[in-house]
Amino acid sequence: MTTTRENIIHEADYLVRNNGYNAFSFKDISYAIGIKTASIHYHFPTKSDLAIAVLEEHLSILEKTRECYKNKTPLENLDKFLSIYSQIKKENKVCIVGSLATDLNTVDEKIKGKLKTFALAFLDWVAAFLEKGRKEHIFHFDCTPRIKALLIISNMLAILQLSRLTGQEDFENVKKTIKNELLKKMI
Amino acid sequence: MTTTRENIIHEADYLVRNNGYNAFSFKDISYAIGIKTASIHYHFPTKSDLAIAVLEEHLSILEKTRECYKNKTPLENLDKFLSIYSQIKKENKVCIVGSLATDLNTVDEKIKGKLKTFALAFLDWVAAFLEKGRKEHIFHFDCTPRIKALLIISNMLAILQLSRLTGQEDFENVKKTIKNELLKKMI
DNA sequence: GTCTATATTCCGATAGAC
DNA sequence: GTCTATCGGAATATAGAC
Repeated sequence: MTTTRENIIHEADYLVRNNGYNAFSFKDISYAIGIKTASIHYHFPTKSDLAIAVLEEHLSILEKTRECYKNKTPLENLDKFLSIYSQIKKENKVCIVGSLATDLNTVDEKIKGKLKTFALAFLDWVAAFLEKGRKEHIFHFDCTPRIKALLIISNMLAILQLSRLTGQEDFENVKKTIKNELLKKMI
Repeated sequence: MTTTRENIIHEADYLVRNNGYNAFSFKDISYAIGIKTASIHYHFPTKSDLAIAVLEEHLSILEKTRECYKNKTPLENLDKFLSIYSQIKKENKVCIVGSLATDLNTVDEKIKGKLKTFALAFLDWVAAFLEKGRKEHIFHFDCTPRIKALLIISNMLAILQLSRLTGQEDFENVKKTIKNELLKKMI
């Protein structure tokens, strides 16, 4: 069973990542789930409150993923990481960080703070499995795990957006290349 | 001498890359350059017309850069490429592609087309000097020039956004790592 | 919890004077 | 080319009935 509150959050997440924070309205949600805009305000007094709930949902899913994958191999973690973006691509959306980061100067400080928390938690996860993978001689890279994590996160975040302009097949090619480079031994 | 038309385009570009397309208004421009909103409509009948003028300005600058750098070395081209993002970072903005790509589903087809034209022209430039650099044994990479170009463009595009959340110093570190990896011989 | 009704503000755009 | 004045619409948000 999904509650009205959960439906609103789910629809808001869809709209933020499809249209952007400043382009979606309470009316859009109203149409989508069959509820009046005044009723949305009962659950979320302001639009900022709704955005924060969306970000907390993303944080919750991330923490579940980290917990679920903490005893799995670095390669399984990498495949999970890449599959997250494949799923977003399949739905023709962009990721929550990419969507909100471009609107950063127009949102209130609480949203900014939550987004920062999410971005850092995500970065921690990726940096951690990259480091573990290198220690086990599965992954190979020459910089710090943090920088390597930033490099592959920025690749995936941006190719979601770029491949809508340059060609859809670029997404798959970039994804494959990232994995190959990470696994490639440099003699 | 700068005309009113040029002032409007310049301010619109600033606002799009600072606040996003759907967050900026004719009133913002009005305040900034001291002209009434009705006068802006004289130069640009609709908001879409203004966005297209902004994109054509970016295209014009790109073509001038390509022309100016076509006889320079691949390394000089790479440094120019990286310096473009450093300048954007210095001004705490994001690039035009990153800004408009997240709003892509909310803008009209003409804007979409112009943005696609710009993204492909930019990609061509980067892929071309990467390929030339590899032929001259200055750059080293294992994929096609197009994919390598997409990889480093997506790195720079996204680190502009990400480093506002994860830490400003991440921008410089990522930039250095990209250059190092490109110049690094793999024996 | 959800509704109707409304307040308030802001937006893009146009008409017409100067 | 720039102005004043204004239109029509849409946005977030609130009050109060049910």
